[in-house]
Amino acid sequence: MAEPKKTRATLTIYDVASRAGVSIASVSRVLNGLGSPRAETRERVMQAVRELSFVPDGAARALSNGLKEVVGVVFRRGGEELFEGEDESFLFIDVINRGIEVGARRRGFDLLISSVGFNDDNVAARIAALAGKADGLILHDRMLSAVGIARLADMVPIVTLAGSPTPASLNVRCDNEFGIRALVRHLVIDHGYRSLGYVSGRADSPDNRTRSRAFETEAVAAGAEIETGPAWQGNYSAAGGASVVASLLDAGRKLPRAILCANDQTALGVIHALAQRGIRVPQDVAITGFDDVPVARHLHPPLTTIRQPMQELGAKAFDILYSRISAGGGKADTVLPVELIVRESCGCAQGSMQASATALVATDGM
Amino acid sequence: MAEPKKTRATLTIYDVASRAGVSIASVSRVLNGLGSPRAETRERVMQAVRELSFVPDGAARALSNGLKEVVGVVFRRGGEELFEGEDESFLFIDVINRGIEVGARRRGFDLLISSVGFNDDNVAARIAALAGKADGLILHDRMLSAVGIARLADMVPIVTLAGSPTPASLNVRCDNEFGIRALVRHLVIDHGYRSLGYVSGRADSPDNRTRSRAFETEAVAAGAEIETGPAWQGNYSAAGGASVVASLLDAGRKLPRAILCANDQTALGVIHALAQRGIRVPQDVAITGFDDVPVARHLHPPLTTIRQPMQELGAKAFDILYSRISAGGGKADTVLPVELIVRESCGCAQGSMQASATALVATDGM
DNA sequence: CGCTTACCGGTAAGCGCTTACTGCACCCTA
DNA sequence: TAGGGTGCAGTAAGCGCTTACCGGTAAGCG
Repeated sequence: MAEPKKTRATLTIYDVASRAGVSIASVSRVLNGLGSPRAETRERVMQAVRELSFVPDGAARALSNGLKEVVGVVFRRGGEELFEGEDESFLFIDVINRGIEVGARRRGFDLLISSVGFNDDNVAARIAALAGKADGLILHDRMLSAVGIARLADMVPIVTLAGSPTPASLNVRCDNEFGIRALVRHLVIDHGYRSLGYVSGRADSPDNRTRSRAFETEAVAAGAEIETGPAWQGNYSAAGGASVVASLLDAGRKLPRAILCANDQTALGVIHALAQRGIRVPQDVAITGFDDVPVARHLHPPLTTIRQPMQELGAKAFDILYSRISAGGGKADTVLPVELIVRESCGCAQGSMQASATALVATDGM
Repeated sequence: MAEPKKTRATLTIYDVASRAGVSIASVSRVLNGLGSPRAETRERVMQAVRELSFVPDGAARALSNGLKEVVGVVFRRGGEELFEGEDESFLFIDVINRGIEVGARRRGFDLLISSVGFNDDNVAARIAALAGKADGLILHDRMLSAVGIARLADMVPIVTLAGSPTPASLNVRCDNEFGIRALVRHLVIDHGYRSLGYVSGRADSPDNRTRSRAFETEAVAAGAEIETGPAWQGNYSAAGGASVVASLLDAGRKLPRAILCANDQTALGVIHALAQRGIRVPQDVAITGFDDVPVARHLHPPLTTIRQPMQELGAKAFDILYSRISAGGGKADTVLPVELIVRESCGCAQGSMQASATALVATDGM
């Protein structure tokens, strides 16, 4: 049946049309399920498509109807050498991307990804090129300055993750305030700890700033004493967490009764450093994380942390972007609820306390 | 300077041209660095581009010069619940993709990714749609039947990973034979083990078939006795490895002195199952893996395995695809060298034996 | 000083597809 | 039987870009 004709010049709908004995318009209509072609016409077209194993060209399609059905996703890839367990941070991003993909697939979109190394140059140019190939962009944390975003947003809708909305771009993030509040309250009210510390993340991360601020506000509100200052500056990595503890201890400072960490990676490093000094968790110092990465439950002790709906975050980001692409609207700032996961590093006995709370979404409209 | 003109209708090179007072051809030439525009012309164009923050449309470009500068990548994503540590298999794929990206970036290509769940339907249609949006496709292991590949290859160049070349597609893989041979020789010759077993991977995986066959050949050649049969069928997962051991033991079979596993995941499950029965590794049974995933070195005992150059594999796959796209050539079957990583699960004492070998690439041309 | 040569820049023709518009049959109604 | 619908299919115009081709200007040469 199938011709042995090995087509090498690109196959177009003209080829399909002539083989089926119809016009290109009909081919297009059949392929897109538009209009109401006669059954026979439809059949002839499908037959020809099958015989030629024709696949319509995406670029031509995109050009013609102004929709590429592609979202660009930009994120950071580690490059430096990794602390043990650090690999997890990759996963983290991948889970979000997976969520984006899920959302995208529902609309027939695909993901055009581009990762950026910590010391890549001409990042803005790369992202711009990506923008040209996509209908919209989703930028992971700290990929582009506000100015850079503004410039690009003229051409393409942009959604940022865990950042903050700009006049030109939308943002999706998790409810950091609620997470920190839940953690602080659990430590202060449920456990009665009176002194708290917060090992922060990268100083330039919006997420970190929010968490840091929420920590101070909530701790004070709960009536606890807090330790702060540059000595508490981490960088989201396990190594960073470990070195904060090490330098604090080396400086002879007394640790607070409980330490909140900017993320689970940091907590991992903190617990490690503490163990090396013979300080017990949670008996001497209680520790909490943020993120609930997969290994969190396997640490010793299992880590009390905040679970963020990563995959949902990705999916939501796509949805927002999509609504911006198709309608032009889109909520400027979307906040997703997080959940307190109580394990043992806070001082709770195994399985004793099954606290679990969910934040209300601020305003979750269409 | 910048006009407050909030362009909403798509910006085109016509806009840039009129603002710069030149023709669209000049704009295009400047943007692509072709021809030899006068310095002044170039400057005016660049200025206009900057002021408008213009980004050329990828689809139009692609349509016009027949090159999208996009590679489609299709792979499997786990969906089932995971055994502890199983997450690693994600990483595995991501490392390869990362490699593809590195290669792609060198040529200004981006990655259009699409993951397929184990029970997604209309996979072929999805892949076809992807093909329409890309200049070529890279398919991870077992994504499409040979027929499906043949059909698509009519329209787009295809490179498969860890598969086997078909008349229509190219393939890139690691040197499984060498890896297995190195493992078998190390176990038989260096350690003197006389009986070997091989816990296989998914039956339909070309990689697995190759490894399995190599195992039998090499073991026999080395003069060892081998255990085979359906009882040794695993599926690349830790759970699969564990259940092979469990059923073997439950059936009262005596285990061989050394067991090779189809991959590290499997080895992880095997070691776990052995530990549960109180069988010591490597004193009672030596175990080896394949892949050298990051956790391999952290197992107890650290896993002797074969390291595959994952990232290179990805990069190579892209290069092959690229040469096919641009020139039409491309080596049908590319084999990358692997390396024996000796740790302790084979019976070597910590750091005692620093064996390390590298296979020669069969024929590594341009 | 006039003509050739070189060099830029502009005009216009597509790339493969979608879709508005138009044309043609055929069927229904009066 | 004639007029008006109705419904399908075809023609052609464009989507935003690249580039072959051509024309004009200025420099070089005899």
